[in-house]
Amino acid sequence: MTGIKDVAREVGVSTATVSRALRGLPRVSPDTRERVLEVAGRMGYVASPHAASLASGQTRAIGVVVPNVTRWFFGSIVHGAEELLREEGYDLLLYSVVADPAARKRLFSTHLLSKRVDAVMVLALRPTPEEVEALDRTGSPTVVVGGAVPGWSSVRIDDVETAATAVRHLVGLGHTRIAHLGGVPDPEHAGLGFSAPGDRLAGYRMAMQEAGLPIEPDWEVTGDFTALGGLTACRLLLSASTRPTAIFAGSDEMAIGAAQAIREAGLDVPGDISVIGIDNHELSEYFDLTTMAQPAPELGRLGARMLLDALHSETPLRPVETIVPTQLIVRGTTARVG
Amino acid sequence: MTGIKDVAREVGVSTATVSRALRGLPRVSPDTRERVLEVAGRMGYVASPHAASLASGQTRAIGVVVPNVTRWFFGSIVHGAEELLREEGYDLLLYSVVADPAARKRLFSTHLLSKRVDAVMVLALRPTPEEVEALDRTGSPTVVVGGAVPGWSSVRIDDVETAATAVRHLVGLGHTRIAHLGGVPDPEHAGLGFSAPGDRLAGYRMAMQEAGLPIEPDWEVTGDFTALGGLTACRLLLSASTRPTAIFAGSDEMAIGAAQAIREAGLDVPGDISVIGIDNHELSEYFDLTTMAQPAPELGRLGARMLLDALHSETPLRPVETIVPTQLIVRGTTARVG
DNA sequence: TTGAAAGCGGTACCAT
DNA sequence: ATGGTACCGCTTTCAA
Repeated sequence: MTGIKDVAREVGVSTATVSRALRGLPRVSPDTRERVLEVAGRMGYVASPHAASLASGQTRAIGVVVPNVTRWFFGSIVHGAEELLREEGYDLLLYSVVADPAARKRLFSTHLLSKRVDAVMVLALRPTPEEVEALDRTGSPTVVVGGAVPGWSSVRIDDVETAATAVRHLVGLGHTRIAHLGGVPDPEHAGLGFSAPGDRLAGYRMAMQEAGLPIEPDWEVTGDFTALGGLTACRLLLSASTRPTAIFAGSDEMAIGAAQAIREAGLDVPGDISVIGIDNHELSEYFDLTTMAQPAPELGRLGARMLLDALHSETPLRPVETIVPTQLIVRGTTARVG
Repeated sequence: MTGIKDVAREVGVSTATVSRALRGLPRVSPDTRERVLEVAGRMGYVASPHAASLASGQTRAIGVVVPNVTRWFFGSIVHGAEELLREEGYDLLLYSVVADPAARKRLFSTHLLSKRVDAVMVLALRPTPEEVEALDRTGSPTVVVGGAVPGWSSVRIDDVETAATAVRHLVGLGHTRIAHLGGVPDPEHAGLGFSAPGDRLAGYRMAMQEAGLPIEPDWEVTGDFTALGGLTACRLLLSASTRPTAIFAGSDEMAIGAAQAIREAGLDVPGDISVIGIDNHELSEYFDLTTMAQPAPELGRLGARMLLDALHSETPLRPVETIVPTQLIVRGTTARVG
């Protein structure tokens, strides 16, 4: 494996000069730089990231803590973040966080994360106060994507407002009997601490109140963010004494499940019941689902950008809460109340 | 940040002893080891992975090269691999490979990967001969999951046989007019080099021939592995002069799209046309889709296990091709031909 | 503009 | 069983 010394010897300069030349630092004559670049290229030299990390104190790696990459939302964020980070020459280390408290503690509180990455991106879940403190102590920039932590930067949609907009769309179509199919994370992730489900419920209630509409306890059901969960929950909803004429689901996958339950009951979507979701999931266009679109890959890119900015800044940046706008996409599952 | 010297000083031993004690090496008295462990724990000491890498030559990190984490299959493999690697104390570095040849070359052929990770897991895509050679030269163990490369270890299903089994299921139900909805990767990944689509097509043809059934060129259409692609392709299929009575789709998402196209045309699934897919995608149960299940997370775990075994072995292991069995799951989208 | 040399924080060999 | 110490491969003063 060719090292910096080999290149230095070949060019006839010191390793210091090679290092400077390769990293584009000043104080290298154009002529020298060119020769170094040429030789390094020819020899296929790439600096050892570990040696560089040790010497410089920078790892050029970002840790991404994710509940589950197989979920569309998380996978998309990771994808967006990876794209940007790769461009900027940063590595992405993936950490799946599991419900097991011991493993979780090991991840956050020991230096598992801190000595290995320059900054940390946490997806959706809410770290406990101890975890926040542990990460803060390391001094690494942190950002939450798809959630919020007091004192940390975050990139997310306004869950309350987005939910309210969805409900207002239904209200605008004349609906008065509107149910909420909310999300409770699946058992594997219960207790991980997500904030979106609660916020979306709050937005639902806010918009209902705003419109002077009644909130029936029977009309607040929960799925587990999956189509199957939405299906099951919606069956329950349809067996209630008075049926809603519209359903606001906290995610597209649940909305897809809800639509299925409705059809299964011999009813029409949107003829008998309108359905709206949140996400603009890959499959939503295909299902002709009305939804509140959130740009997941963009959230990932923005989060990564904030971390890089923080890393390149001389002074520590103040936490910034970036709210990314969502967009109502009207498709075929919502209609004026019959 | 507390270092090994701090611990050594506190315990009153040398850094060498601390290092040995912490890593569970022999030649440390039980008493000393206990004291070291106690102090290290109390001080919250964790060795710097970079310093350790530099000194030991091992990074304790695995690079995973993935086309796109947002696809169910890839996300699931990554998830499975991450789980196992984390348990074993290995980090997972995620590399999205894009179609851009320059970026791809940088990834494989420069030492971008090799100096940073101990081993490499490539998902589904087929590296070019130059890329294979470049990785081989580094001496890092490599494994392909969901594909195969001559001379490399791999973990995958038998795509030919799995496709044939799916077709045989249809044949067993009395179908004779069977179409294939094959996969051509979406434009973003065209040219990345996947082998599954071709193998599944071959399996389809093999089983058809075996059953003495005709292969109509019109009945071999391609989607792009998405529901929308399957929908579009299937519409085409239905407009052909003679309609098939069954469709074998190369992925569940395409199968879901196909089913939709069929219903859209006023036909019944499986009454008029049966549909079978491959994957057992998260949504398949929900869609009551008959499918050939492949255990994606398990593939990831197996791949990771092979890499770890190779790393822990004294002598280089011979390449092993692990074929994971698939399973026919009969649900509601296939039926005896009317 | 360039070079010499002292680290960075561990690991591993060789003594003891 | 333990300690001393030369590295690992690069970055970063400081001097020239």
